[in-house]
Amino acid sequence: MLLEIDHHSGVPIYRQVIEQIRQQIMAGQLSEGEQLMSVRDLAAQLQVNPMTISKAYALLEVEGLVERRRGVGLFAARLRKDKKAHTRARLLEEILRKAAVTAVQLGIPEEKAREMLARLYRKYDSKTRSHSNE
Amino acid sequence: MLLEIDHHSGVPIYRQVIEQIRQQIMAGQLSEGEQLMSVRDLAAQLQVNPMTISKAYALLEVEGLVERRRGVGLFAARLRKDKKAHTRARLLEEILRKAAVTAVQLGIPEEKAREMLARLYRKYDSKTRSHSNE
DNA sequence: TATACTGTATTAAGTAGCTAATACAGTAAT
DNA sequence: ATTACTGTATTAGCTACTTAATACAGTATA
Repeated sequence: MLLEIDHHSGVPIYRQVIEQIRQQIMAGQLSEGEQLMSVRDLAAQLQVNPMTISKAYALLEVEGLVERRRGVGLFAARLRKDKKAHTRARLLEEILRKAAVTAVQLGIPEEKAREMLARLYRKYDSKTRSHSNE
Repeated sequence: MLLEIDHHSGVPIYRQVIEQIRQQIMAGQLSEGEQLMSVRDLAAQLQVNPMTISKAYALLEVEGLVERRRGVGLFAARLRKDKKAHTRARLLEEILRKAAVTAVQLGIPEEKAREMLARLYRKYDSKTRSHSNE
């Protein structure tokens, strides 16, 4: 498990941890039931206080993505496939909702909004496939 | 000019002011060149410190939506129509970009993302037209 | 110049959120 | 029981942000 923290991004550390682990789970890079790094080990690797990691783990558990077992460790939750798809859809929907509200408020037609989304999607999709455009 | 502030939303007052005035300008409810309420009058109406309003006005000027003239007042900027369209598009694009990144990261296909956006757009569009669904 | 409006720079106080230090609590194996 | 790991509750400090108080500065008009 590899994580990178940008201390100058303004995004809180615990959120960066959450986002990266969430993505690794949703993308299948972390197998279900697999044990994650301990709070202290990850804290040491990231040069950060253990409580910061603990906080991230706690919120990931609320999301249903991991299970914490005190004294044992932290494990990627065993999600059924449909649950996984559902979670993915929910994450995307949160953001698309904001976009839809904005588009309607600004009077931008649906067709135009869809075209913009399509263009941006292809842009980032190709970046991802070519695999290292930080 | 009618503004409403929700003191319990967690959204800073000056941001609520910015968003509402921006929307009124973009939606054409404020004519170009029209004078807006003075810092002190609006502050009194909203029961808020004048500097809070001044801060909102200052940021709106940075966006190019208004012009401040010390000693005279604040005026809705005279935007060319294409500039207006451009500004609108930029506002929406900021949000759609985040959505596109998320969709790609989660492996959600473009077609599905577009459908979700379309569904949400129609939902809020109809709410807006029917006009009062808080 | 006097007045009565405009907006604003500076400063300080309050608040919320993030991070860290410490001490504590659960589990497993010896 | 001891050891060596797990995670965690509490507390406190720090920082960034928001808001406000005050005093100041520009403009128009009489």
